Amino acid sequence: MQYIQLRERVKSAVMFKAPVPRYAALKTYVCEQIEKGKWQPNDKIPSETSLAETFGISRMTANRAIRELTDEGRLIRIAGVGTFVLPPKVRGTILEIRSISEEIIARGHIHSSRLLTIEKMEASAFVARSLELEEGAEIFHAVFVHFENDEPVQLENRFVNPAAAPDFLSLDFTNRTPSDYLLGRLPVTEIEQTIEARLPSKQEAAHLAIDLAEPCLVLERTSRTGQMVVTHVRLVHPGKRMTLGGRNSFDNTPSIG
Amino acid sequence: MQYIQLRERVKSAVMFKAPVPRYAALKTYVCEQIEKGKWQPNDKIPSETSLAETFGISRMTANRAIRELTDEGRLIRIAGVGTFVLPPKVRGTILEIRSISEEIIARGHIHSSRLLTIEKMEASAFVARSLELEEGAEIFHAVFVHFENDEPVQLENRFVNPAAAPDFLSLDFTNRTPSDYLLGRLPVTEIEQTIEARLPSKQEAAHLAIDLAEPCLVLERTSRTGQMVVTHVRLVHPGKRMTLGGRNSFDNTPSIG
DNA sequence: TAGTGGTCTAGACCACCCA
DNA sequence: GGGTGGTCTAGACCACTAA
Repeated sequence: MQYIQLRERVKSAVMFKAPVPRYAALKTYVCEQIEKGKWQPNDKIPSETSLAETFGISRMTANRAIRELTDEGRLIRIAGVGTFVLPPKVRGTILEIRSISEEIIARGHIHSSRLLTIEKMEASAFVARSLELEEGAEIFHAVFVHFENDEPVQLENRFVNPAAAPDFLSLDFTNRTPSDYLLGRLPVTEIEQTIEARLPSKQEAAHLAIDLAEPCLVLERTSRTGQMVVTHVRLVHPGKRMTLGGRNSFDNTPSIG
Repeated sequence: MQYIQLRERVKSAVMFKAPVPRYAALKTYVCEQIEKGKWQPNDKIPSETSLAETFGISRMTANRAIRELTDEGRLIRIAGVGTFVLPPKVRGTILEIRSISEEIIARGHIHSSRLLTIEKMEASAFVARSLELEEGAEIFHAVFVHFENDEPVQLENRFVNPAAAPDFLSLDFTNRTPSDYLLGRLPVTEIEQTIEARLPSKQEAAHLAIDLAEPCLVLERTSRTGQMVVTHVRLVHPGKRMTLGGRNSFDNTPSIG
């Protein structure tokens, strides 16, 4: 078996260095050709068979390398035709928004929250539309204020579909945010959200202890599990005290969005 | 070869239905066990060998199924120990932000932009820090206003690292936004951004034709290609006229962030 | 030592596409 | 019909872990 011999030869050559799997080596090689511009976007690259031959590896191994690059969005394969270099993905810029408690803790500060309201109510037109229920349907509603070192930084106005969390009203939210609870209970498969800047309502200003002229960052998010809307939340942040931030790498996998 | 016979049997049984690859069938099976709660988070699942036997498939095929589920973040494998169900990932919520022109066109409106300034300048302390250059280093600076149906909706204040785009000053931005140009030229591998709500400066208000008391959504983004900071941009949106939105599915691949 | 995953091979059959 | 990718097999050697 040629493979064993080669493996041994490599081993002794590089001495105790971690051996790079052959499919990984091929992946690296292909990426290099693309990055060097040797293989341009939309170019056809050598076939599996040909790559396997020139690298002295089996077709299955070459297949794995190429398949993984395909899964990673760098190549596209068409059976019966060939494999082609995919143009770099033009993708929307992505902002990752951490949960409020994570965000605050990451800053080295103390997070706490106060439950202002928790109730069963009839869905208003707006809420009904968000939760995809009939107007007047029974829903759960909760309002929290989140504090960073005793300073209010987020007003959380949450509407919950009772079908998704029948026991919502009887939960203890002293040690767990509703978001944590809902996420742990149901796998959210889709979110839809918007961010806007606006002035606070009188009530919002009062709860956040800010001026009526203080611009606020308002995030509205609808979360779905499969077809069902689980919850809709409105998060109001005083502009002075809160900035949403994020950092994203695009090294490997694309996908999402 | 048993495989051939089976394949044929299946074919005749289901008639011309698309045949499901055996690794895919195993993936489905494993996911079902997890979703049904039969296999709980942190449970050990049967070994490759065992799965291959009970499904009557080869170990390589079982390996592909399990490996893909591992890549998708549903399982974790430890060589010499076993394969385990991974708890559902707690991930930060993600907001996808489309480019301004895409966003506007998607709304069925007309996008246009006006170049206000394009110049070579010395980096201020803030800009130098953003671009990771020395204070006073030579950089490029451009200011655009973007319009949606002739109404200003975004003020783009962009700082460019000359090392990344030496020809930036001589480009024609009538048909292409600087963002399109830079993204097409260099593969951005990392971004860091923040969103905040604040009042506009006098200048910003003038360019956007808004009141000084109108809250604005301000997005600051630093883009890197490898180690080098390519560009830093500040995007100011009048709160009245602009909302950033996004929709994300989390069906398959996790990753990113 | 027995079991696990990690990797690899040298074949194979298939559907598909293009000339 | 010859080339392409898509899938599958029945073995194999390895490093690692746990009993």
